[in-house]
Amino acid sequence: MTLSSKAFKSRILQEDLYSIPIDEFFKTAFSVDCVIFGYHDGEMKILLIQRGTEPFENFWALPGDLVYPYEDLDSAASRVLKDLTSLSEIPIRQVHTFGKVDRHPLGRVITVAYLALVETTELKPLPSSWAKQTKWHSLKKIPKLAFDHRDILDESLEELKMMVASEPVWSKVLPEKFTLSQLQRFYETVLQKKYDKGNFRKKIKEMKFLQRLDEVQSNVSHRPSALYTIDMKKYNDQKEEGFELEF
Amino acid sequence: MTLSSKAFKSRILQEDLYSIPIDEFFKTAFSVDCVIFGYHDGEMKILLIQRGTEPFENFWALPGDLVYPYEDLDSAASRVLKDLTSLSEIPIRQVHTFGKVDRHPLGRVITVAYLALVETTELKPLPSSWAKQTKWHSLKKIPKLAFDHRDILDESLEELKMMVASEPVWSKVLPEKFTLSQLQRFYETVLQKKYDKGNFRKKIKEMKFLQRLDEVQSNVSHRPSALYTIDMKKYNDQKEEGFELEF
DNA sequence: AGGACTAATTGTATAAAGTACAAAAAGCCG
DNA sequence: CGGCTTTTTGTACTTTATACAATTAGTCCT
Repeated sequence: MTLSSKAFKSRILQEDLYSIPIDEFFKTAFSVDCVIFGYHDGEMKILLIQRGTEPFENFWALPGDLVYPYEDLDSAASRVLKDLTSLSEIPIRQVHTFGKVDRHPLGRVITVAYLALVETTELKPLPSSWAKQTKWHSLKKIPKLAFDHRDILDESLEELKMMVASEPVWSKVLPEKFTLSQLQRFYETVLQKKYDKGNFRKKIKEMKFLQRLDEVQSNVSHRPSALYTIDMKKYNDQKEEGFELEF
Repeated sequence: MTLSSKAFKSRILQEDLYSIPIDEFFKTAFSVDCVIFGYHDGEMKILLIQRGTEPFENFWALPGDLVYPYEDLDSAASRVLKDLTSLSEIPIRQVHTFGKVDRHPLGRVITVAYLALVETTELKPLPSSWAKQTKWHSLKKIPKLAFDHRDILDESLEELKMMVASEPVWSKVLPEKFTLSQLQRFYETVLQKKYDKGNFRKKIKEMKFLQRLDEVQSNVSHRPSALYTIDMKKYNDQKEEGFELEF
């Protein structure tokens, strides 16, 4: 920011047609909330924190934080994710911004929701005064959440369902080399739907970037499955032209 | 807001793990920007204002404004739309929030983009010091825009294309009673694609809420077309179960 | 009134995609 | 080696999509 706060305010606010005291505009706080989905072995979970302070003390809530003055929105979301899971390099996706005047009982807080999908990992204890604990919760049994976080969660889940049709979001939660059955299990978990094995394979063949390896599984007591990876070059090609499967 | 500004800040900011001066958090300004698409007769336009002040003086830009302290985000967007077009009761849709630190040269301004589709109407002169004029611009010839407004426009257009697959967004831009050819023209305009007449009809039959009337066009020098409307009851039914056509 | 003209509407034949289901293949295990 | 299990391929059938042609129903013109 190159101007003083005062100068900045007066420039920004010249657009104000009404006569609200200038300082009123700067009582709004700005946060990000992260919907962190954790996948492992056909189980979808979500990372929640238990609040240690009012309002909503002891309620479970989505992890989030204020956005720092010199921090991009996306960076803020990445930071929250990393603080909790120690994971970086995870793609995050903006979902929606929630800005109802009364969504926070103590004042005006506008929050931008982000979504990430990671492997359900061990969590390191959270060194924080404002959260008593963090925990993975099964998507099927979500407790009552603080604020409007339930709405945020629901909308994020819808977004995730849409994303799997056009992006290999599973690349971070499946092993580097995976089988098509693992992939199918992932889709069945996210979309809550069963698929025919043969037909599922036909469909995903449209993802040209699925690279079949010469390797197969070992130490399984049945016919071993071929292993696949993502061919990044082919993926980028196909992303350019845009693709979208129907599930 | 029930607490004083000072108390509010101290409560909100107890979540701050770092030690940034509290006031820094309240130098962020908050705006909405509206991408107002105007449709008429196979022509898609967009409403732009010409800025009358620095920064980007004389540049064309999306209409927008700061969000008032006691105003919901959605309401702010509706207000901007109404001030410019005198139209209310128009559905608006949040698209994305743009929050890069440097997107505004004078300071930190986070903006939430909204999209609306209206009939290209007469505009009343804009009584404002900060905008020299407002004008409909053809989508095919967009001037250089201020800030990151070009990105906002592009993303909104993508969103509009997705929306027409699952919502009768055209209900506000076609006459109350419309022909299927008018409807087809709308889709061809938005999606920039030609469709076969017969096949288009088969496809949109999946929208069960398209109600054929007994009326037909008159005063056309060819076979008159049947007129259709939206059966709101059937629409609500179908919306519940969710539907999505492929175009 | 009758034919020309135009776009609406319906239909049909073909190709492509989706679905259900079954047979064959390939490892491990006893 | 035969039994077990899951992978993998294939096939017959149904549904949907596409291209294109035939028919219909108004106005306009002579």
